Amino acid sequence: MSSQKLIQFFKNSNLVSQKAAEEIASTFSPKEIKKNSFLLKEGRICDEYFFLENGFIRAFANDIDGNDVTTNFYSSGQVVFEVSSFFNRTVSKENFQAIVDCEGWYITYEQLNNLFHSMHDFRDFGRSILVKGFSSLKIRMLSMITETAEQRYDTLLKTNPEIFQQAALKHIASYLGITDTSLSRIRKEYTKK
Amino acid sequence: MSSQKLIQFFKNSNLVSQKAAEEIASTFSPKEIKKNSFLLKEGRICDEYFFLENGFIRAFANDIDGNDVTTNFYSSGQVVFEVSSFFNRTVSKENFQAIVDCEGWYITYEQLNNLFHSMHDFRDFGRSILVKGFSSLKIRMLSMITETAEQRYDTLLKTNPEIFQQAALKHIASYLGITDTSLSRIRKEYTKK
DNA sequence: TTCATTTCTTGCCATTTGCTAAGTGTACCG
DNA sequence: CGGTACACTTAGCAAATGGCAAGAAATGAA
Repeated sequence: MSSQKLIQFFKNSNLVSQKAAEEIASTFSPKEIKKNSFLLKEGRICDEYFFLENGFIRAFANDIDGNDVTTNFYSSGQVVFEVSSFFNRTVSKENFQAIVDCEGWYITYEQLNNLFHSMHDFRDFGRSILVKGFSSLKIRMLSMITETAEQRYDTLLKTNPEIFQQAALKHIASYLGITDTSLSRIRKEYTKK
Repeated sequence: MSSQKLIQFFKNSNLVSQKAAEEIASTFSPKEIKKNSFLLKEGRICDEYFFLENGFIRAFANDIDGNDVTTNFYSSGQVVFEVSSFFNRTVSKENFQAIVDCEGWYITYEQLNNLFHSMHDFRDFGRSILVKGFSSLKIRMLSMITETAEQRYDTLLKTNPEIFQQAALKHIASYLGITDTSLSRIRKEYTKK
Protein backbone atom coordinates (compact mmCIF):
# COMPACT_ATOMS: atom_id res chain seq x y z
CA MET A 1 0.00 0.00 0.00
CA SER A 2 1.41 3.36 -0.98
CA SER A 3 1.26 6.22 1.47
CA GLN A 4 0.09 8.68 -1.16
CA LYS A 5 -3.38 9.07 0.35
CA LEU A 6 -1.94 9.57 3.81
CA ILE A 7 0.38 12.31 2.55
CA GLN A 8 -2.48 13.90 0.68
CA PHE A 9 -4.61 13.80 3.82
CA PHE A 10 -2.07 15.85 5.74
CA LYS A 11 -1.59 18.28 2.88
CA ASN A 12 -5.32 18.84 2.46
CA SER A 13 -5.47 20.32 5.91
CA ASN A 14 -3.34 23.20 4.64
CA LEU A 15 -1.53 23.08 7.94
CA VAL A 16 1.59 21.21 6.78
CA SER A 17 3.86 21.51 3.75
CA GLN A 18 4.48 18.80 1.17
CA LYS A 19 7.81 18.01 2.71
CA ALA A 20 6.42 17.88 6.24
CA ALA A 21 3.52 15.72 5.09
CA GLU A 22 5.94 13.21 3.62
CA GLU A 23 8.04 13.16 6.75
CA ILE A 24 5.02 12.75 9.00
CA ALA A 25 3.60 10.00 6.82
CA SER A 26 6.90 8.11 6.91
CA THR A 27 6.49 7.50 10.63
CA PHE A 28 3.14 5.75 10.18
CA SER A 29 2.98 1.98 9.86
CA PRO A 30 0.50 0.13 7.65
CA LYS A 31 -2.23 -1.89 9.33
CA GLU A 32 -4.95 -4.20 8.12
CA ILE A 33 -8.11 -4.96 10.05
CA LYS A 34 -10.14 -7.89 8.85
CA LYS A 35 -13.90 -7.66 8.78
CA ASN A 36 -15.44 -8.05 12.25
CA SER A 37 -12.15 -7.77 14.08
CA PHE A 38 -11.37 -4.94 16.44
CA LEU A 39 -9.15 -1.88 16.28
CA LEU A 40 -9.91 -1.32 19.96
CA LYS A 41 -11.75 -3.30 22.62
CA GLU A 42 -13.28 -1.83 25.75
CA GLY A 43 -11.15 -2.25 28.83
CA ARG A 44 -7.95 -1.59 26.90
CA ILE A 45 -6.01 1.61 26.41
CA CYS A 46 -6.23 3.05 22.93
CA ASP A 47 -2.69 3.29 21.62
CA GLU A 48 -3.25 3.67 17.92
CA TYR A 49 -3.89 6.91 16.10
CA PHE A 50 -5.30 5.28 13.00
CA PHE A 51 -5.82 6.77 9.53
CA LEU A 52 -8.42 4.69 7.68
CA GLU A 53 -7.43 4.54 4.03
CA ASN A 54 -10.24 2.27 3.00
CA GLY A 55 -12.91 0.29 4.73
CA PHE A 56 -15.51 1.11 7.33
CA ILE A 57 -15.41 1.12 11.12
CA ARG A 58 -18.13 1.30 13.75
CA ALA A 59 -17.58 2.47 17.31
CA PHE A 60 -19.95 1.32 20.02
CA ALA A 61 -20.41 1.20 23.76
CA ASN A 62 -22.54 -1.02 25.96
CA ASP A 63 -25.11 0.63 28.20
CA ILE A 64 -26.19 -0.60 31.65
CA ASP A 65 -28.63 -3.12 30.21
CA GLY A 66 -25.93 -4.53 27.97
CA ASN A 67 -27.36 -2.96 24.84
CA ASP A 68 -24.90 -2.08 22.15
CA VAL A 69 -25.07 1.62 21.27
CA THR A 70 -23.29 2.94 18.19
CA THR A 71 -21.26 6.02 19.07
CA ASN A 72 -19.78 6.70 15.64
CA PHE A 73 -19.12 5.52 12.11
CA TYR A 74 -15.83 6.06 10.30
CA SER A 75 -15.36 5.91 6.54
CA SER A 76 -12.15 6.12 4.53
CA GLY A 77 -10.14 9.29 4.87
CA GLN A 78 -10.85 9.73 8.56
CA VAL A 79 -8.71 9.42 11.68
CA VAL A 80 -10.02 6.75 14.01
CA PHE A 81 -9.18 6.64 17.71
CA GLU A 82 -10.83 7.08 21.09
CA VAL A 83 -9.80 10.55 22.19
CA SER A 84 -10.13 10.19 25.94
CA SER A 85 -8.48 6.79 26.22
CA PHE A 86 -5.69 7.77 23.85
CA PHE A 87 -4.72 11.07 25.43
CA ASN A 88 -5.46 10.29 29.06
CA ARG A 89 -4.03 6.74 28.86
CA THR A 90 -7.17 5.37 30.46
CA VAL A 91 -9.12 2.25 29.57
CA SER A 92 -11.65 2.64 26.81
CA LYS A 93 -15.37 2.14 27.34
CA GLU A 94 -15.84 1.89 23.60
CA ASN A 95 -15.14 -0.74 20.98
CA PHE A 96 -14.00 -0.02 17.44
CA GLN A 97 -14.85 -2.77 15.04
CA ALA A 98 -14.20 -3.17 11.32
CA ILE A 99 -17.46 -3.67 9.44
CA VAL A 100 -15.58 -4.63 6.27
CA ASP A 101 -11.92 -5.41 5.61
CA CYS A 102 -9.95 -2.24 6.36
CA GLU A 103 -6.55 -0.85 5.50
CA GLY A 104 -4.82 2.15 6.94
CA TRP A 105 -1.88 3.61 8.80
CA TYR A 106 -1.20 4.14 12.46
CA ILE A 107 1.21 5.58 14.98
CA THR A 108 1.32 5.04 18.74
CA TYR A 109 0.79 7.61 21.46
CA GLU A 110 4.54 7.83 21.95
CA GLN A 111 5.19 8.33 18.26
CA LEU A 112 2.50 10.97 18.03
CA ASN A 113 4.05 12.91 20.88
CA ASN A 114 7.48 12.62 19.32
CA LEU A 115 6.04 13.99 16.11
CA PHE A 116 4.43 16.84 18.00
CA HIS A 117 7.82 17.72 19.38
CA SER A 118 9.81 17.38 16.22
CA MET A 119 7.31 18.67 13.69
CA HIS A 120 5.96 21.94 14.84
CA ASP A 121 3.19 22.25 12.22
CA PHE A 122 1.84 18.85 13.06
CA ARG A 123 0.53 20.11 16.40
CA ASP A 124 -1.95 22.36 14.70
CA PHE A 125 -2.98 19.49 12.51
CA GLY A 126 -3.53 17.31 15.56
CA ARG A 127 -5.59 20.00 17.17
CA SER A 128 -7.71 20.45 14.08
CA ILE A 129 -8.59 16.76 14.15
CA LEU A 130 -9.74 17.12 17.75
CA VAL A 131 -11.68 20.28 17.07
CA LYS A 132 -13.39 18.71 14.08
CA GLY A 133 -14.53 15.72 16.07
CA PHE A 134 -15.76 17.92 18.88
CA SER A 135 -17.68 20.20 16.51
CA SER A 136 -19.44 17.41 14.70
CA LEU A 137 -20.50 15.89 18.01
CA LYS A 138 -21.92 19.25 19.09
CA ILE A 139 -23.91 19.44 15.88
CA ARG A 140 -25.16 15.92 16.40
CA MET A 141 -26.14 16.74 19.99
CA LEU A 142 -28.10 19.76 18.84
CA SER A 143 -29.94 17.67 16.27
CA MET A 144 -30.78 15.11 18.95
CA ILE A 145 -32.43 17.85 20.96
CA THR A 146 -34.15 19.86 18.27
CA GLU A 147 -35.04 17.41 15.51
CA THR A 148 -37.40 14.47 15.25
CA ALA A 149 -36.07 10.99 14.56
CA GLU A 150 -37.27 11.26 10.97
CA GLN A 151 -35.39 14.52 10.42
CA ARG A 152 -32.23 13.00 11.82
CA TYR A 153 -32.67 10.00 9.56
CA ASP A 154 -33.17 12.28 6.58
CA THR A 155 -30.05 14.30 7.37
CA LEU A 156 -27.91 11.22 7.87
CA LEU A 157 -29.17 9.72 4.61
CA LYS A 158 -28.23 12.86 2.72
CA THR A 159 -24.93 13.62 4.38
CA ASN A 160 -23.58 10.10 4.99
CA PRO A 161 -25.29 7.76 2.54
CA GLU A 162 -22.34 5.36 2.69
CA ILE A 163 -23.37 4.44 6.23
CA PHE A 164 -26.55 2.89 4.88
CA GLN A 165 -24.58 0.79 2.45
CA GLN A 166 -22.27 -0.54 5.11
CA ALA A 167 -23.93 -0.77 8.49
CA ALA A 168 -26.76 -2.88 9.86
CA LEU A 169 -29.98 -0.96 10.46
CA LYS A 170 -30.02 -1.72 14.16
CA HIS A 171 -26.61 -0.12 14.45
CA ILE A 172 -27.73 2.95 12.55
CA ALA A 173 -30.80 3.07 14.77
CA SER A 174 -28.85 3.32 18.00
CA TYR A 175 -26.61 5.94 16.41
CA LEU A 176 -29.74 7.98 15.67
CA GLY A 177 -30.96 7.43 19.21
CA ILE A 178 -33.96 5.24 18.34
CA THR A 179 -34.83 1.54 18.30
CA ASP A 180 -34.50 -0.59 15.21
CA THR A 181 -38.28 -0.95 15.21
CA SER A 182 -38.73 2.78 14.98
CA LEU A 183 -36.14 3.12 12.25
CA SER A 184 -37.91 0.48 10.26
CA ARG A 185 -41.18 2.38 10.57
CA ILE A 186 -39.52 5.66 9.65
CA ARG A 187 -38.07 4.08 6.53
CA LYS A 188 -41.49 2.80 5.60
CA GLU A 189 -43.10 6.21 5.96
CA TYR A 190 -40.17 7.80 4.24
CA THR A 191 -40.32 5.75 1.06
CA LYS A 192 -44.00 6.65 0.67
CA LYS A 193 -43.00 10.28 0.17
CA MET B 1 -8.86 40.23 42.02
CA SER B 2 -5.86 38.05 42.77
CA SER B 3 -4.75 35.46 40.27
CA GLN B 4 -4.26 32.80 42.93
CA LYS B 5 -7.18 30.68 41.75
CA LEU B 6 -6.03 30.91 38.16
CA ILE B 7 -2.54 29.75 39.10
CA GLN B 8 -4.01 26.97 41.18
CA PHE B 9 -6.18 25.89 38.27
CA PHE B 10 -3.13 25.38 36.06
CA LYS B 11 -1.23 23.60 38.80
CA ASN B 12 -4.10 21.24 39.56
CA SER B 13 -3.80 19.80 36.09
CA ASN B 14 -0.39 18.43 37.08
CA LEU B 15 0.78 19.37 33.63
CA VAL B 16 2.62 22.57 34.55
CA SER B 17 5.00 23.55 37.33
CA GLN B 18 4.38 26.27 39.90
CA LYS B 19 6.69 28.60 38.05
CA ALA B 20 5.11 27.91 34.69
CA ALA B 21 1.65 28.33 36.18
CA GLU B 22 2.58 31.77 37.47
CA GLU B 23 4.06 32.79 34.17
CA ILE B 24 1.03 31.57 32.23
CA ALA B 25 -1.36 33.28 34.61
CA SER B 26 0.49 36.55 34.27
CA THR B 27 -0.52 36.80 30.61
CA PHE B 28 -4.23 36.60 31.45
CA SER B 29 -6.27 39.78 31.90
CA PRO B 30 -9.12 40.17 34.38
CA LYS B 31 -12.62 40.49 33.03
CA GLU B 32 -16.01 41.11 34.56
CA ILE B 33 -19.27 40.13 32.96
CA LYS B 34 -22.38 41.66 34.43
CA LYS B 35 -25.49 39.56 34.86
CA ASN B 36 -27.33 39.02 31.55
CA SER B 37 -24.53 40.40 29.40
CA PHE B 38 -22.66 38.29 26.91
CA LEU B 39 -19.20 36.78 26.77
CA LEU B 40 -19.90 35.82 23.15
CA LYS B 41 -22.72 36.55 20.73
CA GLU B 42 -23.60 34.44 17.73
CA GLY B 43 -22.29 35.84 14.46
CA ARG B 44 -19.02 36.92 16.07
CA ILE B 45 -15.69 35.15 16.27
CA CYS B 46 -14.83 33.87 19.73
CA ASP B 47 -11.53 35.50 20.68
CA GLU B 48 -11.48 34.97 24.40
CA TYR B 49 -10.22 31.92 26.19
CA PHE B 50 -11.95 32.65 29.46
CA PHE B 51 -11.32 31.19 32.90
CA LEU B 52 -14.41 31.70 35.05
CA GLU B 53 -13.31 32.42 38.60
CA ASN B 54 -16.76 32.97 39.95
CA GLY B 55 -20.22 33.28 38.54
CA PHE B 56 -22.30 31.19 36.18
CA ILE B 57 -22.57 31.15 32.39
CA ARG B 58 -25.04 29.55 30.03
CA ALA B 59 -24.29 28.76 26.40
CA PHE B 60 -27.17 28.47 23.96
CA ALA B 61 -27.96 28.27 20.27
CA ASN B 62 -31.10 29.06 18.33
CA ASP B 63 -32.69 26.29 16.31
CA ILE B 64 -34.53 26.73 13.00
CA ASP B 65 -37.75 27.73 14.70
CA GLY B 66 -35.94 30.33 16.74
CA ASN B 67 -36.11 28.34 19.93
CA ASP B 68 -33.32 28.88 22.38
CA VAL B 69 -31.50 25.62 23.17
CA THR B 70 -29.04 25.44 26.05
CA THR B 71 -25.82 23.79 24.89
CA ASN B 72 -23.89 24.02 28.14
CA PHE B 73 -23.60 25.47 31.62
CA TYR B 74 -20.34 26.69 33.12
CA SER B 75 -19.65 27.15 36.80
CA SER B 76 -16.62 28.65 38.49
CA GLY B 77 -13.31 26.94 37.87
CA GLN B 78 -14.03 26.12 34.25
CA VAL B 79 -12.65 27.39 30.97
CA VAL B 80 -15.35 28.97 28.85
CA PHE B 81 -15.01 29.40 25.08
CA GLU B 82 -16.54 28.12 21.86
CA VAL B 83 -14.01 25.62 20.58
CA SER B 84 -14.82 25.67 16.89
CA SER B 85 -15.17 29.43 16.56
CA PHE B 86 -12.06 30.06 18.62
CA PHE B 87 -9.68 27.67 16.87
CA ASN B 88 -11.07 27.89 13.36
CA ARG B 89 -11.61 31.65 13.50
CA THR B 90 -15.17 31.22 12.25
CA VAL B 91 -18.32 32.95 13.41
CA SER B 92 -20.04 31.38 16.38
CA LYS B 93 -23.52 29.92 16.23
CA GLU B 94 -23.70 30.00 19.98
CA ASN B 95 -24.19 32.67 22.62
CA PHE B 96 -22.51 32.70 26.01
CA GLN B 97 -24.42 34.71 28.57
CA ALA B 98 -23.71 35.46 32.22
CA ILE B 99 -26.57 34.29 34.41
CA VAL B 100 -25.16 36.13 37.40
CA ASP B 101 -22.35 38.67 37.74
CA CYS B 102 -19.12 36.93 36.72
CA GLU B 103 -15.43 37.49 37.21
CA GLY B 104 -12.56 35.74 35.52
CA TRP B 105 -9.49 35.91 33.37
CA TYR B 106 -8.98 35.72 29.64
CA ILE B 107 -6.42 35.65 26.86
CA THR B 108 -6.96 36.08 23.14
CA TYR B 109 -6.35 33.53 20.40
CA GLU B 110 -3.08 35.21 19.53
CA GLN B 111 -1.93 35.24 23.12
CA LEU B 112 -2.87 31.61 23.55
CA ASN B 113 -0.83 30.63 20.51
CA ASN B 114 2.11 32.65 21.74
CA LEU B 115 1.88 30.83 25.03
CA PHE B 116 1.77 27.51 23.21
CA HIS B 117 5.01 28.46 21.50
CA SER B 118 6.84 29.83 24.47
CA MET B 119 5.59 27.51 27.19
CA HIS B 120 5.98 23.99 26.10
CA ASP B 121 4.00 22.39 28.93
CA PHE B 122 1.05 24.60 28.34
CA ARG B 123 0.24 22.77 25.11
CA ASP B 124 -0.58 19.61 26.97
CA PHE B 125 -2.72 21.62 29.31
CA GLY B 126 -4.58 23.15 26.39
CA ARG B 127 -5.13 19.75 24.91
CA SER B 128 -6.41 18.36 28.19
CA ILE B 129 -9.07 21.08 28.29
CA LEU B 130 -10.19 20.12 24.81
CA VAL B 131 -10.19 16.42 25.58
CA LYS B 132 -12.17 16.97 28.76
CA GLY B 133 -14.86 18.92 26.95
CA PHE B 134 -15.04 16.33 24.24
CA SER B 135 -15.33 13.46 26.71
CA SER B 136 -18.09 15.02 28.74
CA LEU B 137 -20.06 15.71 25.59
CA LYS B 138 -19.68 12.07 24.57
CA ILE B 139 -21.01 10.98 27.95
CA ARG B 140 -23.91 13.36 27.63
CA MET B 141 -24.67 12.07 24.14
CA LEU B 142 -24.72 8.50 25.38
CA SER B 143 -27.12 9.45 28.16
CA MET B 144 -29.38 11.17 25.62
CA ILE B 145 -29.58 7.91 23.70
CA THR B 146 -29.80 5.37 26.49
CA GLU B 147 -31.57 7.12 29.35
CA THR B 148 -35.06 8.46 29.88
CA ALA B 149 -35.63 12.15 30.54
CA GLU B 150 -36.22 11.40 34.20
CA GLN B 151 -32.93 9.53 34.53
CA ARG B 152 -31.09 12.41 32.89
CA TYR B 153 -32.80 14.83 35.27
CA ASP B 154 -31.82 12.69 38.20
CA THR B 155 -28.19 12.48 37.11
CA LEU B 156 -27.94 16.21 36.51
CA LEU B 157 -29.47 16.93 39.88
CA LYS B 158 -26.93 14.73 41.60
CA THR B 159 -23.83 15.69 39.65
CA ASN B 160 -24.49 19.39 39.04
CA PRO B 161 -26.92 20.61 41.69
CA GLU B 162 -25.60 24.17 41.32
CA ILE B 163 -27.26 24.36 37.92
CA PHE B 164 -30.65 24.13 39.58
CA GLN B 165 -29.79 26.98 41.90
CA GLN B 166 -28.71 29.24 39.09
CA ALA B 167 -30.56 28.52 35.87
CA ALA B 168 -34.19 28.89 34.84
CA LEU B 169 -36.05 25.62 34.48
CA LYS B 170 -36.80 26.18 30.83
CA HIS B 171 -33.09 26.50 30.17
CA ILE B 172 -32.33 23.32 32.06
CA ALA B 173 -35.12 21.62 30.12
CA SER B 174 -33.60 22.31 26.72
CA TYR B 175 -30.22 21.22 28.03
CA LEU B 176 -31.82 17.91 28.99
CA GLY B 177 -33.45 17.69 25.57
CA ILE B 178 -37.03 18.11 26.75
CA THR B 179 -39.63 20.89 26.96
CA ASP B 180 -40.19 22.94 30.07
CA THR B 181 -43.62 21.34 30.36
CA SER B 182 -42.08 17.89 30.53
CA LEU B 183 -39.49 18.95 33.04
CA SER B 184 -42.23 20.34 35.23
CA ARG B 185 -44.06 17.01 35.06
CA ILE B 186 -40.89 15.07 35.82
CA ARG B 187 -40.20 17.22 38.85
CA LYS B 188 -43.71 16.62 40.09
CA GLU B 189 -43.41 12.85 39.77
CA TYR B 190 -39.93 13.00 41.20
CA THR B 191 -40.84 14.73 44.43
CA LYS B 192 -43.51 12.09 45.07
CA LYS B 193 -40.78 9.49 45.40
C1' DT C 1 -28.42 -27.49 -1.00
C1' DT C 2 -30.50 -27.32 3.85
C1' DC C 3 -30.65 -25.63 8.34
C1' DA C 4 -29.82 -22.23 11.73
C1' DT C 5 -29.05 -17.63 12.84
C1' DT C 6 -29.56 -12.97 12.29
C1' DT C 7 -31.77 -9.00 10.36
C1' DC C 8 -35.58 -6.52 9.16
C1' DT C 9 -40.51 -5.62 9.07
C1' DT C 10 -45.03 -5.35 10.95
C1' DG C 11 -48.94 -5.08 14.20
C1' DC C 12 -50.76 -4.09 18.66
C1' DC C 13 -50.71 -1.59 22.68
C1' DA C 14 -48.43 1.19 26.43
C1' DT C 15 -45.69 5.00 27.63
C1' DT C 16 -43.41 9.14 27.00
C1' DT C 17 -43.24 13.47 25.39
C1' DG C 18 -44.93 17.51 22.84
C1' DC C 19 -48.31 21.15 21.90
C1' DT C 20 -51.56 24.48 23.25
C1' DA C 21 -53.67 27.07 26.43
C1' DA C 22 -55.05 28.49 30.87
C1' DG C 23 -53.99 29.57 35.61
C1' DT C 24 -50.98 30.93 39.53
C1' DG C 25 -47.31 33.25 41.66
C1' DT C 26 -43.53 36.55 41.70
C1' DA C 27 -40.61 40.33 40.41
C1' DC C 28 -40.07 44.65 38.54
C1' DC C 29 -41.42 49.27 36.91
C1' DG C 30 -43.89 53.49 36.50
C1' DC D 1 -50.58 51.03 44.07
C1' DG D 2 -51.68 48.79 39.60
C1' DG D 3 -50.00 46.72 35.62
C1' DT D 4 -47.03 44.10 32.84
C1' DA D 5 -43.87 40.58 32.08
C1' DC D 6 -41.93 36.34 33.09
C1' DA D 7 -41.45 31.73 35.19
C1' DC D 8 -43.55 27.78 36.42
C1' DT D 9 -47.38 24.50 36.80
C1' DT D 10 -51.25 21.98 35.23
C1' DA D 11 -54.67 19.85 32.14
C1' DG D 12 -56.34 17.66 27.92
C1' DC D 13 -55.29 15.80 23.81
C1' DA D 14 -52.20 14.43 19.89
C1' DA D 15 -48.04 12.59 18.10
C1' DA D 16 -43.85 10.08 18.51
C1' DT D 17 -41.58 6.32 20.14
C1' DG D 18 -40.81 1.99 22.73
C1' DG D 19 -41.71 -3.01 24.07
C1' DC D 20 -43.06 -7.27 22.69
C1' DA D 21 -43.91 -10.83 19.65
C1' DA D 22 -44.59 -12.96 15.22
C1' DG D 23 -43.32 -13.54 10.62
C1' DA D 24 -40.54 -12.69 6.38
C1' DA D 25 -36.17 -12.10 4.33
C1' DA D 26 -31.35 -12.41 4.12
C1' DT D 27 -27.07 -14.43 5.52
C1' DG D 28 -23.84 -17.80 6.77
C1' DA D 29 -22.32 -22.45 7.96
C1' DA D 30 -22.28 -27.37 7.35
